[in-house]
Amino acid sequence: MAARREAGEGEPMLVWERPEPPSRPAPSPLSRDRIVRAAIELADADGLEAVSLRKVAAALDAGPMRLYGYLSTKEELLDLMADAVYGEIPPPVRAGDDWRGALRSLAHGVRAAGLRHEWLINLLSGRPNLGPHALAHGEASLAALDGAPGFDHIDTIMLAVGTVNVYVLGALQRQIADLRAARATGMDEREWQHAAYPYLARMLATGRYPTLARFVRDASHTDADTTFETGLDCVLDGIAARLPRA
Amino acid sequence: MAARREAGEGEPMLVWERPEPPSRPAPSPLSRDRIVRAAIELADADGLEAVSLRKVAAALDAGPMRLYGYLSTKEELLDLMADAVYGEIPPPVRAGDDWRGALRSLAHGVRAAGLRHEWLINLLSGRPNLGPHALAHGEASLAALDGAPGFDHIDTIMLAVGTVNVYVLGALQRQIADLRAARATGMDEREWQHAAYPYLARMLATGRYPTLARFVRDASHTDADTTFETGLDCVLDGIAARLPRA
DNA sequence: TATATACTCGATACACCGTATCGTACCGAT
DNA sequence: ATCGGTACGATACGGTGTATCGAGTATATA
Repeated sequence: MAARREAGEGEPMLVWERPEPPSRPAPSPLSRDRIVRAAIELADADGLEAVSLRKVAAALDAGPMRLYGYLSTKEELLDLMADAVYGEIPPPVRAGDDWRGALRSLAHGVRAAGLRHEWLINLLSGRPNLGPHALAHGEASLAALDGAPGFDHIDTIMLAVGTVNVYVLGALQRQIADLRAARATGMDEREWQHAAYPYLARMLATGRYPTLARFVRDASHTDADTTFETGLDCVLDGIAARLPRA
Repeated sequence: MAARREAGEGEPMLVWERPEPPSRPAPSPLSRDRIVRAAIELADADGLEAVSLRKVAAALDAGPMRLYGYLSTKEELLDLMADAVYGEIPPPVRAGDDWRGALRSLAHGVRAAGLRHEWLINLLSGRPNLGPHALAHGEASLAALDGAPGFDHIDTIMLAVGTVNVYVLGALQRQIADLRAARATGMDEREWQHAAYPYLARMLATGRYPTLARFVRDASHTDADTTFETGLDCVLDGIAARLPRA
């Protein structure tokens, strides 16, 4: 937009016709927060692969290298994005003796965040996140179970929280994979309906996967939410079975 | 290696001193399998981000564009890599009435493959894999539980297999994240020991995470294998609780 | 006030990526 | 022997993350 003259072209640009007093064209505070927010907006809109330092910088009216004053690497930006999402998750709490409710709220909080920002699951496959918000979430998770009836030993709490977290992570991964496939259906119907579905039908029709074919035909395809809930109940039941007799 | 003359430099290369009769310097069969194997070797050695079409092609003594005769896109290569790993997993089987054993073998098979090829978990976050080997594995998984005592309804089997799979996926994701962090410790001690550990200690010392600090201090840090096993038992117990009275 | 110095910033550049394009060199048919 | 089709791969393009370093500002000194 700024009709900036290309440098090094034609006559040597005279000093007083500089396009802008470049002293500080727009102070443009810029901060890690603003950068991370811009990156998250980009990722939410166009996926994680659309997050490039150049695009983020452009969204903030800055040059790419400007960001390196606030970040040392792109990985750091990704870590900050993940931690920012952890900051969105309401801390799980326990009401009275309801440890199941506590673990449920933990699970639902993480799941909701993961569905709100589908790229999160891809970031969690990297190194573990130890940002302040992630730590705070971990703190709240443990605290919510601390002292609950039956959870006398620390290891019991670790097992419960760990297993639920692991289940949520896996469920997110699976649902989002399916979701992306379904999205491809909706937006690019040709690709899925003309490629994947007939492909699957053809594969199943070969007779090499008889059990699979029967299951695809006969299973009651419940929606993702209740599938998640049922699996979560499974895990909670398993945890309950490990508790000392109530 | 072929001391090929740079073209367009110096005198015009005379026709009869062409470096090679380029009719077919080395027939170099090349096949999807060979390409996928090379890519997997690269990924195993240097991580998924080291897999570029250029490097894979170079490993096969070919130019980058050569691969496009066998692949339509890099994503396709990644899909093939994932499916190849599924092909390594021994199909889960059931001995007699031991449905727990069947689910255990399913879990261990997937986990072993995921640990053998740490990049696999990053690929599974994408769209669902429907390659022939993946389908065969799904077939075997369902068949292993089909007709087991208590698993009368198809939905019960789906729940069991689905939940176990989801648990394994999540556990893999977590363990590999930790593993990568630990690896950074070993190979690049400076980075972890001088950065992450003091960082964590500092964070815990702030007093903002009292429960977390206590747990980190007091918990018995069991190794990854038994942690996995314990969580898996949890899940299996939960499944058992959903079965009709034996 | 004039000048020297430190420092910050961002334009430029580099190596690498995935892949579209298309001249060319081959093969088979006429 | 000539021609037509085909397939290959060198070249090129637009993108990426980030190292480098010259220019321009602000500060300290004479």
